[in-house]
Amino acid sequence: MADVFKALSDETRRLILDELAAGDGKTLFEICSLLAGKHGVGSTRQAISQHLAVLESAGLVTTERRGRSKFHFFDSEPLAAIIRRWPIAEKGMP
Amino acid sequence: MADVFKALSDETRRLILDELAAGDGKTLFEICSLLAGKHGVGSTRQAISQHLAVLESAGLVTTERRGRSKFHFFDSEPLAAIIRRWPIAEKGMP
DNA sequence: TTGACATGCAAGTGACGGCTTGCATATAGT
DNA sequence: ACTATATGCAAGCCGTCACTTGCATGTCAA
Repeated sequence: MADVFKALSDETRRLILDELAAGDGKTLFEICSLLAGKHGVGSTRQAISQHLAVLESAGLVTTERRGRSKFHFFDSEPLAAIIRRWPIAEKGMP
Repeated sequence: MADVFKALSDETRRLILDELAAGDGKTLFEICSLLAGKHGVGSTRQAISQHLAVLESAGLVTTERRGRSKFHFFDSEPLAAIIRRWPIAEKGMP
């Protein structure tokens, strides 16, 4: 569980999760392009690769190799574990 | 939103949240005792105080002064913001 | 007021994290 | 085989973070 929060404590990694949640099966280069274009992230490809590795070892991202490409998928199960640990108070609706 | 994950990326702070979620309105010394007793946390009082400050500035903990004591309360709203950002997949039940 | 209790502030240290740089590996196409 | 494509590995730099130490502030009771 520690890995999940460590992974999510970085803004770039949260943006990556946003992109994967908006449409799975993206490759490393696609993510680099999306981050640079839509969010102005200027990191290099290696930096993004390391971010993806962190997300994967936290269980937030699963991967699948096809040929020379590696596709990344968002997995929400670790987030479900969070809301299982601490109760979420109901929003009062008057 | 960044502050929330930064705050939760530390194990001691997560344990503090556990204690507050299990029963609100605890004081600094109470939390120190609980962490030392139940979880074997050997940090000093000042360390715990700094942790509480981080949790408070992240919105996960609210405080209320009464006399010379300061009581801490768990607030789950930032966690609700997390599950609003990323969709949680339904558990498959065949 | 004096003393004991509960918390706050600030500087210094050691370690971890994110980023870059450079090279290496593997696959697809011609 | 050769080249371009797509990713992987490793070392190094620099900033941030958690923790400690020491002193200061504020509050209640006698």
